[in-house]
Amino acid sequence: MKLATWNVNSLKVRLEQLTGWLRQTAPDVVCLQETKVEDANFPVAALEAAGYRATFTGQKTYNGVAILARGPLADVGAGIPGFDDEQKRVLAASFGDLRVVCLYAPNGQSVGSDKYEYKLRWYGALHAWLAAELARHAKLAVLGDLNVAPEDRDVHDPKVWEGQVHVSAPERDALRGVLAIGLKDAFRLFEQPEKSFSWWDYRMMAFRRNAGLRIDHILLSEVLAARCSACTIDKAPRKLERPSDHAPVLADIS
DNA sequence: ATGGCTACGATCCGTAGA
Repeated sequence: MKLATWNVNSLKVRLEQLTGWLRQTAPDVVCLQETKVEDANFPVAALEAAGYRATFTGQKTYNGVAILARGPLADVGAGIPGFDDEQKRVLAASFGDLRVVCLYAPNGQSVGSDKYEYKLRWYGALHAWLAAELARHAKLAVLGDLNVAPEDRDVHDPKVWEGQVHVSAPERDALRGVLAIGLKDAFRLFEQPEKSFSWWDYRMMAFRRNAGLRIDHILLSEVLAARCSACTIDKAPRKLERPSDHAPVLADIS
């Protein structure tokens, strides 16, 4: 089984790229972020024609997450229970006995800003909730744009980024805390090329210079990690005309 | 080099992303 996560940066703009990629890659479960589409306008029919059921929670202009699967999705829940938030960033659903959590973590803007404080509060609430989810579901997969580069090797130029948002110590601690409940960074279960990233700025020809960050992640419970045979970043969609600034991340589970 | 793109909803620029 193939799991994937992709921040599409507008599902409306990227719909054809997405359906083409689904045809080529044939993932079983896909988590999408930054759909930027209200639920009433979600492209249910186009995705159904591509062979996918969808559950989604979105809003105009900002945020929005969705889970696609090659079969029915059950026990859908939007948001972090008990964490009041207008921003559509969190969606959970079950695909068979697999529990899937799709996340679009706050950006944080700059260290010390209100948005940074919100990011850390969001991570605190996420941590507590995921611990409960993991207690209920041994087969838990958490996928999404987590907006944190866990280590310096996940940053193209650690000196330039030192202390900045996405790499600051409190953010890395927050992500480590989430992993500490019993989740593995699937990408680091395997030998990987140096300078592997999942996001590149649109500006400054960042993709061509491979000036990126690894901020999109697949986190697997112990049971799933033991059955994970590969985790890769698919850079192909980032090379297309009018791409998302993020590349999809994929994991194979036996 | 502190900007540089891109998407969006609002106008002909501001907000946000990371």
